[in-house]
Amino acid sequence: MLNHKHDHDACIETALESAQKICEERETRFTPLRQRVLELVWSKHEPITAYEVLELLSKGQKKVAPPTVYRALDFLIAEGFVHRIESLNSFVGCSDPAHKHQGHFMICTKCRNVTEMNESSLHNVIENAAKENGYSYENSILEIAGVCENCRN
Amino acid sequence: MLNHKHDHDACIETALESAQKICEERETRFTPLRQRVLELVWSKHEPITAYEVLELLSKGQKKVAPPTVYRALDFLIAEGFVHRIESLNSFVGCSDPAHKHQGHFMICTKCRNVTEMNESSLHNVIENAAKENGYSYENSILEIAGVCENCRN
DNA sequence: GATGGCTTGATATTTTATTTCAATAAGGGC
DNA sequence: GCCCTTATTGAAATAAAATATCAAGCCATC
Ligand SMILES: [Zn+2]
Ligand SMILES: [Zn+2]
Ligand SMILES: [Zn+2]
Ligand SMILES: [Zn+2]
Repeated sequence: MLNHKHDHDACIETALESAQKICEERETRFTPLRQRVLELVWSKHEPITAYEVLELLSKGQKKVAPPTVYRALDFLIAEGFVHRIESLNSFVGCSDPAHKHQGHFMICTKCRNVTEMNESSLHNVIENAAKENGYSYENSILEIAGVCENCRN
Repeated sequence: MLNHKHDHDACIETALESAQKICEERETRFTPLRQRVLELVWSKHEPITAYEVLELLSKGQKKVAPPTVYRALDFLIAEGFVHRIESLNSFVGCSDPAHKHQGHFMICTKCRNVTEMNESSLHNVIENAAKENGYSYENSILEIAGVCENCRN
């Protein structure tokens, strides 16, 4: 469940439009398949698995095979429109695709809803921690499990 | 590759001994199978997959099936002797099994060696971040990718 | 309308993990 | 000791997640 009721169709549309725009700027190809997969990822507001996408994608139209979905997801992740949630083998739309970043998430263990954190603060802490341990920083995943405000009430 | 050359056999032995001791305190059963799996996890100083453990375990002695390995790993993780590295689908021995905690790791993208971070500092920051976002805190995974000191030289 | 690069289709396979039920081993009360 | 209960391991099958490989289609440019 979402923290706030909202017009999720509009939510999806916004995500598709900004992806469209970004691809034009970058001159990468936002093909119908990739659009459709992004739409399906956004269709649930919680993380979705590749095989769930596959099933939705195959509904009605011609069936597709796993590589089709994984390739589309690879593209969307590379462009920063989608993040992968490692601890759930699932995918989720990025709330801020204009700025490339790693996904830092909180995951509700009750409703499975995820919240992407604005990394501003944490990012520096994490990057410093890496350096203090002698590592150069490339990227990071942070997945915090807990119970969201909604589910605690 | 390890950051420091060290007597890794002693390293394994220490891990086994402290696991043994902790199990006695907790009155949990550190069976020969679980001992052997822990030993195998420690046998590489980098993360090892369940199926690599399976293969090593089956070497010489009678063959075992995947659930045997996964169940042993589940136990070792529950007791805090082993952590799972989500981004690698792999497992690694915990450097501080006496104190229960989530694994926070740096992973070298060159040599695959991992370093477990003492969470003291980061843990609080992460827990606070969760609370600021309205989540109660249960646990977290942090996996930082970068290049270790050794590999940069 | 041929060429070359990217994208998708199609098939098969690999890798990772779980379900289910049976057999065995350990611990507790008598 | 023996019976009973529970935890652990064995065994077979299957599920879930991801990738490898090669062929076909699309599209821009020459
Ligand atoms: Zn994002
Ligand atoms: Zn919730
Ligand atoms: Zn640890
Ligand atoms: Zn390294």
